[in-house]
Amino acid sequence: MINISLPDGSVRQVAAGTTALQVAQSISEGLARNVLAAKVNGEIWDASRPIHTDAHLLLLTWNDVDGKKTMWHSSAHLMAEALEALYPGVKFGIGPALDNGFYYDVDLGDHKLSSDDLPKIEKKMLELASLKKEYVRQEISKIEALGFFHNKGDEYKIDLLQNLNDGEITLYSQGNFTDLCRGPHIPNTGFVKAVKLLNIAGAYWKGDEKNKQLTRIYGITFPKQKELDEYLVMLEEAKKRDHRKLGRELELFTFSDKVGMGLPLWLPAGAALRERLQQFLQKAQLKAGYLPVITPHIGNKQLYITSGHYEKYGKDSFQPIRTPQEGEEFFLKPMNCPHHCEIYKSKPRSYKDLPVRFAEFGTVYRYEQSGELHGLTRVRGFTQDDAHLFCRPDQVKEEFCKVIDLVLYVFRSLDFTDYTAQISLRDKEDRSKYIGTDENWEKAEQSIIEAATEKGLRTVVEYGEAAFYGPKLDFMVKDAIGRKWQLGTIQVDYNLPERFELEYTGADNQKHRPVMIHRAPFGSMERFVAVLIEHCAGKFPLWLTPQQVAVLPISDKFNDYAKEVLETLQQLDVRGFVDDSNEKIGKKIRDAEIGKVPYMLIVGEKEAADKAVSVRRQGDGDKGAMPIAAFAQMVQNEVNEKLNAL
RNA sequence: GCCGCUGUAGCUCAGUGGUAGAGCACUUCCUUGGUAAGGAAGAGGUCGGGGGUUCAAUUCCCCCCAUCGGCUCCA
Repeated sequence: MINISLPDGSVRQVAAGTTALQVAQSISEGLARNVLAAKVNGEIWDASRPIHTDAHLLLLTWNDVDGKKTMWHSSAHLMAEALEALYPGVKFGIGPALDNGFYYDVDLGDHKLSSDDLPKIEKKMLELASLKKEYVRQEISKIEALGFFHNKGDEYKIDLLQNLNDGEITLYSQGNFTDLCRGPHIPNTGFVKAVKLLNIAGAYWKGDEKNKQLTRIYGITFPKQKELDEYLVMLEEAKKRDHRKLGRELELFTFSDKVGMGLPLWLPAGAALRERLQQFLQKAQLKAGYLPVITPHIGNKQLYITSGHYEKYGKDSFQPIRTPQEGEEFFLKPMNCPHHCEIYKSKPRSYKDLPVRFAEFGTVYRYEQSGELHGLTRVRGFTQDDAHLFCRPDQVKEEFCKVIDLVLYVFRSLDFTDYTAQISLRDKEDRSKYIGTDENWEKAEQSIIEAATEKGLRTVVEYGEAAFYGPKLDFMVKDAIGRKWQLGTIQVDYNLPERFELEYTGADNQKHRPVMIHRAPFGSMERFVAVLIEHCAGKFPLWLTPQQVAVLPISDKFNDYAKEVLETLQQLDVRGFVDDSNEKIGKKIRDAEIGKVPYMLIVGEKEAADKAVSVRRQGDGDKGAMPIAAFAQMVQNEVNEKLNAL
């Protein structure tokens, strides 16, 4: 007999060799029907794999991330089976699960797959799924495995086998399809009730462009058709929210081939929005003791040799510009930190001065490969809401806490309510790739963990994800339709203080090295605005939106009154415009609705007589008439409610 | 940078081996209208760029450029 501990703390005694599925059955038949896989002592297993030792058991269903991933991995096998049925001789690369679905890299020989072929494959997958074939695990020797795939003519699997050791090789089969696979898999194909193959792309074997390019097919599956339908609706919604589309429609930004790819041009409305975001953060930073600094757009090559960035990124940067007479080399600045280090060094520092916090909305330029550019999220020139905090080692935790406060204030003000913090620490095994003393690292890592805990953050710890110069904490937010984005980042850095020989005089009258914290709540203005656009679907919070109010006269007889209304509002810090176009009120309303202006003020004979406005809320319709001042007060209240939450 | 898709008016898109069309937007005029599109007229395109085939290319072929979807990379 073995002991199986369940998450609720209970322990069940079962015969050795009992499977997770059998345990589930002993709990309830309904649960057993929904079990996709199991976590056995923290490792994900097939639900049908016998357990021979005492174990902690967690049953995984569709509600668990790992359950979903197991299903999607199995779906990749299902797709492979369908492909093999439709295109005999097809060879397979790898077919993993993703956060949202799965893909399989395949070599179809001469056959060129197009998106028109996908429905056919989907149909075949559903047909095979309905057979409810079991996924069968089989341990096999390396020799046998090599023989099997040699027979099949699948050179990619043979390539994969080269790096595997005897004793760790398993095959999984379902129906007529057998694949080299570590597993685990769902019990049978019958769980797959809905399939959507999303797109096709080229991908090199093992991601190396020297290798042959395979066809990558992306797909997603669900246990219910309804969930697939919802997912497709979400994809449609995502398309509607695409910041590139909304950016054009709302006239926020544009690109020009003449200016250069990846170099955004901010239009007046977008610039107003961005300025307002900057002012908002600037104000919060001043309150938090930051000192604004300004540095130039270029820096001498020597600066980056000192910082170490030249060695690491020099070849991949925009190439240096030279002074015509002396031939001195300058780089477009790819980050602000080296400049800020030199500001720190501009005078001797005492331990009493620390921390000092230099903040700058600094525009930086980085060479990004042409294929990687994407709207505002991936550009070649962007502005970081950058700041560098220079502090004593004993201040790291407190500074971290303060930065976390600031980041959360930003999130709250912009309605990002769903976020997690990823704590990136050193690789547990290999510490050689990091610089800085063990002692300092230990301290910094502890500081971050304690700060995050103190602030009650929902955290994920990732080992080996730290930068070579220090641990960091990144904020991942979920937007309104459930997509994850990495926004703010806080990083501890031991490298630059070392390289720039930064010092302060301690209470002991000795020289000490400060610790540097890089932080950017937005990350970059460009990327943040892009995420914000998609998060709120272009309907920005009232305090931020470029135009808060559209004043719409019923006819041109009331244009003067409309202008009077606007002037009154502007004096009360409400911003807007008058639509005095020669159109009927219905058209003006429609234009303002499409332009996502939060408030429309309809003014005609009645309003002019009463010195009032008829209020209409975007997306919500008529709110009735009120005096101008009352409306302005309402707007101010709505704005303050959001911004004074700190 | 690599692979694939696409490129026609400001935007969304039709179309053709004989040098182009719609809707919206824009301009002018009529209309003065009460909560999501009033009417009429007009202007607007070297059909991404270059080369080739052809009597003739926006259309067929080649090369570039850019977009999009991926790959690789990301201080």
